Amino acid sequence: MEYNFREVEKKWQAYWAQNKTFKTENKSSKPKYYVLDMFPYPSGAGLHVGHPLGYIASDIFARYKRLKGFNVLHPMGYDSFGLPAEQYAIQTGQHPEITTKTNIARYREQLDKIGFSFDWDREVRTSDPHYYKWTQWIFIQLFNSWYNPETNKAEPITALINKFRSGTLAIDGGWGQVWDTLSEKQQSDILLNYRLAFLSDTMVNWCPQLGTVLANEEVKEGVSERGGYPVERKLMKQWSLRITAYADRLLNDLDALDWTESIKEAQRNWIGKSEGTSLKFKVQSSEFEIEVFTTRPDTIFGVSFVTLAPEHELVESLTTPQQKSAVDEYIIFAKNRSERERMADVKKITGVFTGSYVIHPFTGKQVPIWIGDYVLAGYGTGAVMAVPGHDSRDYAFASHFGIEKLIIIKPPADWNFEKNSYDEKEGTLINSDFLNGLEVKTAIKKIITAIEENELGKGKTNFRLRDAVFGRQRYWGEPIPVYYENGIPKVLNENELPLLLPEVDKYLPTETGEPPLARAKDWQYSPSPSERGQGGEVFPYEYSTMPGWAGSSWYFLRYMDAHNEKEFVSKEAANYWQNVDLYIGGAEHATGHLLYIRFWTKFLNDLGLIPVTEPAKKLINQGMIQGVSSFIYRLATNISYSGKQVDARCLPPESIPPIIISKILSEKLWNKSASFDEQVSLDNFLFQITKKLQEKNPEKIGEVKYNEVSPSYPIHVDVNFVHNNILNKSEFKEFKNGEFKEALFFDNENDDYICGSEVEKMSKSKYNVVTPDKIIEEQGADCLRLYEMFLGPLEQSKPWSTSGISGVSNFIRKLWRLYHTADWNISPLLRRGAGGEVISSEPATKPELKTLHKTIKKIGQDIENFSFNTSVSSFMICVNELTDLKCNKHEILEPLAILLSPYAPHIAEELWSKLGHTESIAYATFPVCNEEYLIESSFNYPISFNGKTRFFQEYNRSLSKEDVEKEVLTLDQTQKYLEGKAPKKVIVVHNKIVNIVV
RNA sequence: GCCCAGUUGGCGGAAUUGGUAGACGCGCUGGUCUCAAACACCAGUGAGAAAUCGUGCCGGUUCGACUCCGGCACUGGGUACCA
Repeated sequence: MEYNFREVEKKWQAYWAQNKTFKTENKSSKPKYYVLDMFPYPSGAGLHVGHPLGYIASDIFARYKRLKGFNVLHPMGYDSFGLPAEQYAIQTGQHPEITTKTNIARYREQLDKIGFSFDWDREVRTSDPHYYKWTQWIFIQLFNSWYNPETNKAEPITALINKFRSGTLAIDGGWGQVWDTLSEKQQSDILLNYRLAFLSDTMVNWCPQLGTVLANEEVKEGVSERGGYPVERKLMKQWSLRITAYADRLLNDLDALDWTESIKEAQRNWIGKSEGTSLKFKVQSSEFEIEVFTTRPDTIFGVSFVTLAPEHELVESLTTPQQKSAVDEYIIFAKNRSERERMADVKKITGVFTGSYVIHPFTGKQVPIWIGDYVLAGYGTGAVMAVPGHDSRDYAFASHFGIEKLIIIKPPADWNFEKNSYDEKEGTLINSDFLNGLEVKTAIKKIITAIEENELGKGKTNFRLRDAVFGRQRYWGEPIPVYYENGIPKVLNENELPLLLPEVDKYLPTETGEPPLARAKDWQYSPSPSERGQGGEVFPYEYSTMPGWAGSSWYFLRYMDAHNEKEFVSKEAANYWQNVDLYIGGAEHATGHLLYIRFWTKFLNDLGLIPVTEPAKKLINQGMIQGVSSFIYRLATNISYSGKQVDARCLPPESIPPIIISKILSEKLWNKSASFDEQVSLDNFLFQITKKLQEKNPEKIGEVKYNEVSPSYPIHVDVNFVHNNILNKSEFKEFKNGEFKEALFFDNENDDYICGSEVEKMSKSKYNVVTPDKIIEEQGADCLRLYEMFLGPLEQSKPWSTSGISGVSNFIRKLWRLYHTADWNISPLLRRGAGGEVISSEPATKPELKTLHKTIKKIGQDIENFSFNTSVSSFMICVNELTDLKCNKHEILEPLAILLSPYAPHIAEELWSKLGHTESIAYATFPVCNEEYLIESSFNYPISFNGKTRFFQEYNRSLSKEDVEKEVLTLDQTQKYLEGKAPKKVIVVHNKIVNIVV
């Protein structure tokens, strides 16, 4: 009987669902283990083969941990707020909720087919009011908190008010003990400077096409991450989260995490801590001072100018009348220069002189003040002391405007200052007064002392990290639970949550440019008499919604207690599950999601709501599975058509069909240096085309010529029409609503059209998305699981290819046969499909036990090390060996089924039941390796000495660890033993020479 | 530019972390079976006639290097005027 995966997989999936095999309780005598996947955004394209990669890995681990006796939490949910559903709503008018529900249903169906061991009773959806109620609740906690630098944690804002009231803390600007005399508006404005969720005028990344602001993390190379639209800088009143308060803790706590070094590095760079000094320069004949931030105070004697950011507050005051028009012009220029333009021409140096000077604090010399947009307003103090000799940016600026360059550190002898500044942080100082002769490091210490003594500034730390913009001018997100009373932002009470997303007639901004929520009827707060006493009053709600990352910043906590209506997570559940033991997801979230989720975790911990300060102990990043796009090459021809030369692309499709040429031909057309032979064949080819077209349309077509400039262009073609790079022409006719129905193919090889191919990110627009459905349908879920693992190391990106899947498919068949064949003596040909279901109860032989225990050891190690790819190999070896040994013994096959169950759960369950078990294999215990079976009897082992390799017999010996340590020979000893004598016996344990008998 | 990761047969990738490089799978070649094909099974498969040579390139440490050290090249990812 051959293995019928369709029947078996269906059967067990139904069994698991019915029996709630993977339901997890919040109490257990077993130790807990939390395995979490980054939950998906349910997109319209469905789950593609890349998604399950991480899910399969985490499922293997979760199942393994269950077999190892852990109480495992392994949940799944959906990050269901987001842009694509809203974009779809704008185009079609369909409510994003409907789109989202449909997509989720499709995702669920696909996930179920793969046989994951998720506890679906704990499913969360970020767009579900039962969930976002608590996202809003956390926002309120953030609003009601401030960061106390003394205790170094978040505290209730009331504690701050008390400090202001009692005068223990001076209100900014040193107003003294006047808190209660201030108006409510004044108090609110002051508190906004402290709240962890706050409203402020911020420079934001505004994306006009999307009609919303974006976080820095959502902007890639000056365009939006989603959609790729240009992004510009704009000043807007915005909700932000004060993540910068946590910068130091986010940085320091990285060290203790078991995350990959590359993710930790990315976060370190993103936080960008830099230690330096603030330093004040007095402006000549004026009251003003310019404060700069520098990490190189040692270069103070090399300062030849000071540069301000165009947005710097002193720009106007410092500009002399003579320079005013030039400066004004420059400020306008800088403002209109969008972020993208600035990125595109980073090398372009722009700036203007203010006309004013500062006094150098140590030399007393005049130093000119310039404005330049290479200085960023948002970083440091928005002003720098320019040292053109030792900073490449200052160097470029000084060179461009002909400003003096001072050399104050001795560079290497061959250094050419005509070309480059000397930026290295090493060397001896020269021309630097009291710093002369000192090394850079010593000089830094000495100058900081001098600066502090003279009260010119002090040591200071800066972070690159910015506060996180939290408002989005979008519909499909969590409403921010805020209303405005006389312009003062106020949050809702807990019992007024959730603030439900209102219905709107359109998902676009209003005509006046307000966010879509402004379209909602009665989008205003009317407090019940119990809340506010009077009643009858109404206050407008906030129009913006939360960003996509809000709901995903705490979801790991909700899984612990998914149905709790009273709390976001109960104390008991949070104390029991602590944090995620293993988190698996893509590395692309390094500076976005993974930073925010750490921030919220720390905040919730500060409030004493959860016991942990980090969301995940261990993080594994699965690699991306790329798609292989296929291309056809369309000829951009000039055809004389009714006597006129026209580009074929401009002609109506019914008169000139698309001409598709081979890749080779396309490359030849582009290649200007084509040889004479090739030219001849090209002319011949064009002649053929002309002929063929004329056959179809004799009176209209004249001569066909190819476009010299761009002879052909590639078009993505749906990979489903392509097999082994050969295009299925009849299927292709339906592509893009029949645009290519009449296409003519010219391929000088034969009738098959060979497509070009390229590895790219899997995406709907590239027509290269491969879903797992087809493989599950044709080969089964276990095959997909094993194959995805077999593809290569989990963390490595790799293009999707099914070329090797037959190996895995064969393995599954061989495995099935192992449990079903009675007579080993019949020919292999007959054995296929023969035999009953006979498992022998005979005791296993030594070689059989060796094969089994070797596999137990290997699989255990592999899972612990996340090298799932080599496990699949080990299973293959194991099954091959057992087949060779004709082993059908219960003693061997039972533990083998358990080993396999994390990888191929369906077939493992089926075999398990054939072995006479009535309970799911999920309740079995992972077998233990007995090392005694693994010891080799003897084999040849080479020892190279004096350039010669000789082979010696290795003799088996059972040695304890202590024995090995005692007997391991040093190199000298080995040499001595071998000198001139042939050893009789060399004893090797685990490839280490432990003894030599001469 | 800076940071991180990587480079092993025709292909995906192994190598117990310094000890027989190429496990396992794909592909390919030959064979068995078949009227034939497919499936399955058996054998072979880094290069070379051989000695030998082979883990991106150059050099070093070592009895011994894919593995460790120094330099370079290329590929992929992240980031960018952060003072």
